[in-house]
Amino acid sequence: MDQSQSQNTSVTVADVARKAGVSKATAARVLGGYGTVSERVREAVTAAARSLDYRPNELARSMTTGRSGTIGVVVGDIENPFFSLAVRGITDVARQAGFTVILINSGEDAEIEKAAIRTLLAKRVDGLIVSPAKESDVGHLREATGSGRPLALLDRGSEFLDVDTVIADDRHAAEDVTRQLIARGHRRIAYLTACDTPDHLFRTPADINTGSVRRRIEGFLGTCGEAGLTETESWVHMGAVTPEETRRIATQILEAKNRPTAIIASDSVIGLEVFKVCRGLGLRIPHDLSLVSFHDADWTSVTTPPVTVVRQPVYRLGETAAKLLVERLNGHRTEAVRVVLRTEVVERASVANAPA
Amino acid sequence: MDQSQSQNTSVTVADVARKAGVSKATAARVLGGYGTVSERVREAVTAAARSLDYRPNELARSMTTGRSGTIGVVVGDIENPFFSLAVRGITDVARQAGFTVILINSGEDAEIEKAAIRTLLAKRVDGLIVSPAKESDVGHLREATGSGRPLALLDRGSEFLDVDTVIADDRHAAEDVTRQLIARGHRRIAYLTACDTPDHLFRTPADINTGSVRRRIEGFLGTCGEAGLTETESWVHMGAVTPEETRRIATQILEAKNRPTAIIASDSVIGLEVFKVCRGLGLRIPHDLSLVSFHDADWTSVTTPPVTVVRQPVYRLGETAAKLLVERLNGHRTEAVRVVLRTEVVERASVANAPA
DNA sequence: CTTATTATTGAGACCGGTCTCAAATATAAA
DNA sequence: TTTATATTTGAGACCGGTCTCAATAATAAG
Repeated sequence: MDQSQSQNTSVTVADVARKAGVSKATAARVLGGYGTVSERVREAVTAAARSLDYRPNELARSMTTGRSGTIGVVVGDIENPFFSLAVRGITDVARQAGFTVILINSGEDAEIEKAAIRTLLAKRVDGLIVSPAKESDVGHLREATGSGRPLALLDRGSEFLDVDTVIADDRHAAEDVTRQLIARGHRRIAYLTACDTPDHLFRTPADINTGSVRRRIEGFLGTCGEAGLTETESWVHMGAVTPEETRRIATQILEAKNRPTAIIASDSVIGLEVFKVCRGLGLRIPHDLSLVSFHDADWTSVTTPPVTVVRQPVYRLGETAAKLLVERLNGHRTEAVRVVLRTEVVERASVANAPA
Repeated sequence: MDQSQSQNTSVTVADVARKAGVSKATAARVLGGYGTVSERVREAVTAAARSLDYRPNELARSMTTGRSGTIGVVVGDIENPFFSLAVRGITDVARQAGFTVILINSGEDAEIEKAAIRTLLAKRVDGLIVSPAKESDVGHLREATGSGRPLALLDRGSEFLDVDTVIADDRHAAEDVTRQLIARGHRRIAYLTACDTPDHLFRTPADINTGSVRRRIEGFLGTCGEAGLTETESWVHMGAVTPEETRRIATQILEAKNRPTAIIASDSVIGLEVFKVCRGLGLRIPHDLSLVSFHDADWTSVTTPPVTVVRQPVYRLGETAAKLLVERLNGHRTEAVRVVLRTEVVERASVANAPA
């Protein structure tokens, strides 16, 4: 039994059947757990399978059943704590529902995302969870649903796609945060995001292809407008795609003569770099600059001062998307669901009144 | 062309062949990119495939070729920045080598890990990258290699397994750190790890099943011993498996009458909680307590004071493991390689002389 | 213009399961 | 005991590709 394991170059149902002295069909029935078999035969087959160290070939099984027991997940970057937490939520649900997860990083690149979807479809995943890089460019996602495979959108929706969507109420969160900043006397508030346009210039929210970020910026601009602030568009900075880029942009913003008195970071990776730049520049938070970051990353509560953040239910974002998908996979044929999870502004100590 | 996409209930090579007016074998040749075909036929088939919106079925392909183009990855917890960064390294290499990654979290549970391996083997992954929860209990891993599928160990090796292994020089790192602490006058140094024993008590390094952690503790104890410190075993605390547990343990340790003057945290998640507990307890770092953490997590450089850490080349750990695996998948049949990547102690400001 | 050689193509087996359908056996009813 | 009904089994098609091998067509050599 110890030695037998090595030459186990694929024991098939046919092998087990032969050893048990029954037909392939019968062996398959007990091994596959379907159909009816007599107790005597069941035991014989089970024993034969054990002695041969039979391992079912899921690929072959998927081939006929049409179900692969796999969920394809496409996220921007698993290294980002936002996504790693969401993926944790997804894998937890998937595992207990008997599904396995194929993970692909898009790097927020629409082309890679397209290739990823194609690969996943070719591998016949049963369903997909995608955090689309561009919500306008969703032809590939439509193809996916067109092929009959359910799709759930994570963190970013798309009006062009009628599928299950789980997002956070980013707009409200941005409005809240902006309102608080304005109430504190801030008039020059910069918004820093990783999203980018070809010329790195922001003109209108329509420029932003990432749903969650667009909604935040709409909230930000809307609230600014209500407060009578003008030309707020010029305070939206894009292209903070890497820590290095982020530092470059933050430094540029903060060294300008007309520098902002507050910065809103669109995610914790950006927030962290802004924090570092401030320290490097000798700017005191919140005395010289107020800082608010999206995503309640673990480090935000431990800095001096701790950072005020928009807490998103990230784990639940992933968990909910996965649950919705699994339900559909189990045959629930309802119309598309849109879940908007509540966010919460966690006020800490990185926001103060605007300097005189 | 727009409407055709919806009824694409699996167009097969046979369909394409029929439409192109050639045999299934010929269509398969051009679609599969093997064998020789005349230019005229190639175009005809390609055109037919396009008009039918043919999508290859990787499952069927894997069925005959025996290769699934998939790598199975089993890590403790993708939510931990250590693993998410390592996984990033793995997925990057896998993607560019044409492989796809199936990710499973073991939660550091040996049973779940076993089930994961079984699932992965059933799905016929081409190779495996595993960060084994227990290095002594590796029967399931031996089975994996026994089935002919290459395996690479990540961050944790096992003497019982002769496979490619990529680890960091944890022992040296621990020795360095411990030596520095001792040189600063520390005599009561606590080591805090997530690893656990049934009775939560540490007696000897042999109790520790996680390779990387065992090596660190060996380094820690060894250096303490050389310095003449005794009963250092009692300063090793286990079971910091969740943030809550970690806080409980840290609080208990730090409130004891004979509290340590320095703490070494075995990973950044633990380090963060210790930091929080200190703050909560009003203990000043490094005045009242020196803190060193493994893993140069992003937050460690931004706290006050910034935390001295052991910088591990985490991304390269994953990247290297994946490269080794891909090489083997491509037929390189060398003997098992053991790569030990250098770590580096990044001295920041959380370490000071022991209080008088 | 044959004959030898090479390039294309087609027929059909195969991978390892699932599943339909009918035959064989067992049990119940008449 | 015979007939009807329910259980178990086996034979073989099928899923959608790959791949071997032989047949056919095209090109080169004699």
